[in-house]
Amino acid sequence: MPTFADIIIDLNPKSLDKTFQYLVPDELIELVSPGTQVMVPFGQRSVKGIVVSLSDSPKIEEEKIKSITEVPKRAKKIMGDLMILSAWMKEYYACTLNQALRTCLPVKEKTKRRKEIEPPKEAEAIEVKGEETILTDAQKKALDTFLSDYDAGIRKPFLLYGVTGSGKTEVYIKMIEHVISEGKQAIVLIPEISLTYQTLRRFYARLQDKVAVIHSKLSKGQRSDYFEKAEKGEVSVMIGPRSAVFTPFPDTGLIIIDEEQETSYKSEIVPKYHAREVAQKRAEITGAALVFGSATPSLEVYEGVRRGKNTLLSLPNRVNDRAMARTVVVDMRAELSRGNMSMLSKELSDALSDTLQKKEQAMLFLNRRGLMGFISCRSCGHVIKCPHCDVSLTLHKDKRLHCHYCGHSEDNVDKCPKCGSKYIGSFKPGTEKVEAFLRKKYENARILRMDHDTTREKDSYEKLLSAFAKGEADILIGTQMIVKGHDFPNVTLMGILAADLSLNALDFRSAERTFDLITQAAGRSGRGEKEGKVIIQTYRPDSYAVTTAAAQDYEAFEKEEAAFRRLMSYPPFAHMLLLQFIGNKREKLLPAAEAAYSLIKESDPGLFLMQPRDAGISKIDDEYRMAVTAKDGDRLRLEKAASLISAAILTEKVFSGITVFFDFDPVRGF
DNA sequence: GGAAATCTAAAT
DNA sequence: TTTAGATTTCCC
Repeated sequence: MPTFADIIIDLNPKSLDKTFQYLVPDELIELVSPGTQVMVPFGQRSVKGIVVSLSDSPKIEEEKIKSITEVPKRAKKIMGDLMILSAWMKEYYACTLNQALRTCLPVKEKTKRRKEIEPPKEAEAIEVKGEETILTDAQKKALDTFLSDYDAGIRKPFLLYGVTGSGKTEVYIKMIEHVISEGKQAIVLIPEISLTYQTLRRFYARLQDKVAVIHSKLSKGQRSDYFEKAEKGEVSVMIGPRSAVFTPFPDTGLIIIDEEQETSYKSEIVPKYHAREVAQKRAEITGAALVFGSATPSLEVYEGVRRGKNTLLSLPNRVNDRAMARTVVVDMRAELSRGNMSMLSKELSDALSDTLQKKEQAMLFLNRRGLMGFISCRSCGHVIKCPHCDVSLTLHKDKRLHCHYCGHSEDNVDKCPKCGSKYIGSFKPGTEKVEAFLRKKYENARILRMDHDTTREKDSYEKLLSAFAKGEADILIGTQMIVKGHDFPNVTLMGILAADLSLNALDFRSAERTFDLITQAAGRSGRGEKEGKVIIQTYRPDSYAVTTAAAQDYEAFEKEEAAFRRLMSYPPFAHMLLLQFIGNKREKLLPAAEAAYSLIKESDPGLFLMQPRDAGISKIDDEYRMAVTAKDGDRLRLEKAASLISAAILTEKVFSGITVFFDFDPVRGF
């Protein structure tokens, strides 16, 4: 009896989101099963495809069915649990099955070898090993809870919640050791590799050649080599960014997501998955344990704890009992009224002089994120906001202020509507300006600047950091890239120049991001023997993101933020679906967006749905962009809306020439 | 995604 | 009526 294979063609359009049937030739029958990558004739040419199922009867006229031409020599195969995961992703993120499968199966390509992070030399490893620590009581308790649940087969996700320096890594390693001692494997997701070199060394030292690390400097080919090693069982622990969640281990026993609140876990390309959600699903499929780690947990994970869906493991203190740095909040409005128009408050410039004199180091962090033309008053700190949403309005080319969430717009202002000051406008300071200012003011200080512009060159990132670590500079100025994870023992002063800038970003997560950034920045100061100081300059000293971060009080922040999210029905208290419409003909875009709006409205009249609006950036690369947003507590309802539109795209011709993207629970505006 | 088939309009 | 250009339809 002939064998037929249902195959997903490796091409992207939605119209190909269905299987095509091919005959499996006798000589390939041993090689072909669900998950196998094969070559098939399609139209005029030969394309890759993935077998999703086998059958013994033809579904169309048999004469039309062609044969699989070959199974490539080093063909990839998608393992069972990843096939299930792909099918889930297709529904959950409203992408095509091919897009989901591709995400699980990084393409092998021939590229030049790139830099690898070498495991430490033996001597170094031993030295690190001598670090081998006795667990603190808190660490022991966290580990014991994990182990007893794990051994009992309880598979509720854990949140390992601990301040920086509380020893999360040590707990991770013990968890991993336990899981791999049972012959299973572990995946550790980290936000970005360069941030955690010290942590990596500890993983290498303790787990040695069982570990493989994927990082941004690796080519896709190398990454795929590592995946191969994982599949063959040559390594048991994979450390890497969000894509490492798809590591094809034969028996995944543990998935850890470190710094789970990081937005880099959300993919910005289709399918726009969140590694946290994918990890959770994969753990569910494979029976693996799941651990989220954070010093400032996302509202999503913390709310999970509150609802009893996640188990809290707490590390409340630093391992060495070193105190957190002392924080000072400086009200920049008061500085202005005192006649200080510069970027540095008196407090900060005094502290800088003091630090320089003591031959200690300082870092200055300028938070530039979200600086997209919001309007704020330099006298009273007032920011022009949408009356219907808690987001700031943005100045558009039409000289009006617009809301990106509900479409509201109003006239621009030339004086502050609150205090009448004329010092109101869009606010765009830069690191370069700060650097020039400092060079003038502190002539003898050695200054390094680290931002997008100074790190473009290869290795410049590492060079700048190591120069600063070696004490070759007194002051390091930079954007968010300087605040995460680095450990410079001689830094005793951190100046946060404009703490609230990210509060004015275009989305509802801005307070969370601000709190996280201030907390992380504060954690850079006073990591050595000497006491650290943190100066937080702000125009909004009363905003809860600033006050709670200054007090280093996560719980207080979370309480306020959760109240706001609940009130506004934002995640985690509701889900959002952003429908993005992109096309090169402006006049075709609005009808498409309107058609989608009506279709959804018709099929689910009760769903909260916003009218079509221009995207925040309404044209990129000659493509016009519009958006429709839906919001609901029940994610399934949003998935249904998405699949309704997916189907309509194929049949309704208003959508021809228009690309539609789906983004669930977006992390940034569109 | 790309070739082939079909439709559309405006130039002869 | 022809024909280039634009759009839609297939592809197992």
